Amino acid sequence: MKKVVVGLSGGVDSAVCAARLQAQGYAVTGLFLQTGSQGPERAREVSERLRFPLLVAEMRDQMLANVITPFAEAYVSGRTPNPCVLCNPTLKFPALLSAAAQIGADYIATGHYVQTKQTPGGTFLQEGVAPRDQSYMLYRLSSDVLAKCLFPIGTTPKEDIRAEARALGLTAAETPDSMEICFVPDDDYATCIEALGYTTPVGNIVDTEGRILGRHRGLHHYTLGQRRHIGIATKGRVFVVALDTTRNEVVLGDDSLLYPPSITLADVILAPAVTLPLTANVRVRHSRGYHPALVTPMPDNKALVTFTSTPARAPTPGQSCVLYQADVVLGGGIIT
RNA sequence: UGGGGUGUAGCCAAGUCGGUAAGGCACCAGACUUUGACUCUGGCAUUCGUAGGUUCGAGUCCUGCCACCCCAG
Repeated sequence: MKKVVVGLSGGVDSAVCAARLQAQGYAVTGLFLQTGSQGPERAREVSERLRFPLLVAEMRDQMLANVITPFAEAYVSGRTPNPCVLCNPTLKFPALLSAAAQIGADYIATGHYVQTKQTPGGTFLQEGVAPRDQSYMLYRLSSDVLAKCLFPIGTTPKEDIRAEARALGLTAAETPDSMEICFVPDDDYATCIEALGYTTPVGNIVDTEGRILGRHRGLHHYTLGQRRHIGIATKGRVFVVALDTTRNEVVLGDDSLLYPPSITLADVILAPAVTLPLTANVRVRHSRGYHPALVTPMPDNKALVTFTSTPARAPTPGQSCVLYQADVVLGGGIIT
């Protein structure tokens, strides 16, 4: 019997993921990662209901070091980080793999909405069912890791997953979708950052001509493309078009200023046998569309992404740019 | 203290020959969401500097006052 370690959050997706694997004949062991204040109670309910063992891994220190601190540091240096992209390859999946190694399991699994595609050259990440596809969050997983991953719910619509959970009598069936960053309470990331001792000084809000329009509360409160909660009344709609870290200014301007013809990526990773240059559809935000682009290599593991038709709106330093051909992930990098 | 102009919600600003307060921004709530991102939906002046007058009815007409702005050899 094949063994699998399932990342169990206590929510619907991971619960159904475990149930499906059991039904397929796998010997399931659950692993709850204690990354924040949320305890393993819900995960335990699931494991007891489905009758498989549950391991609990204390991850709070690692979470702080690998995810939360970089998150805060990115914000105070004027970038807009994407913690999930970082958490998956540096914390969550390694933890699953080490648990698997410990108990001699061949596979790990999570309730992400993605798929993998085996090829002679290696394992590729593939999109899950729209609109919940989470491949944007997992693009930094290596082929070696993906080769051990099972994503049993990746192609099933969310409604079906919920229905299945109900049929199994799982209380997790009604768990609301997680929509916020897991370690940020009350959806208030700025306060969270400040609670960690990070902050940025107040400064001027200016227009593109440098005219002072008002004061900002610290650069970490703003992101590119933002319109609301700026507190400046103007003739028409204006957006944050730049965060000037050297002058400590938030620059406001027209939406048309948010579409650069090309962007630079750092820390580029590529799927097996993929080489630059290449053409791809790129995503610069989780819930946005695809933009055709030419991706060319640059020194120091960087790449230049040149949009070939409609440029993406507000590609933001710190966010990821993920490269797709059809529904297969070819790689990606961090926007600089 | 001479002449001219302006005064409508936090900001900008429509308001025709008087007929019973557009719109935009900001803000708030909700949907959506990795993001206090974008987007979308809804809310937001019984009241028009102020005191009177004319009128069935005034932000719109008349008068006084107040405030601010501009030009004043």
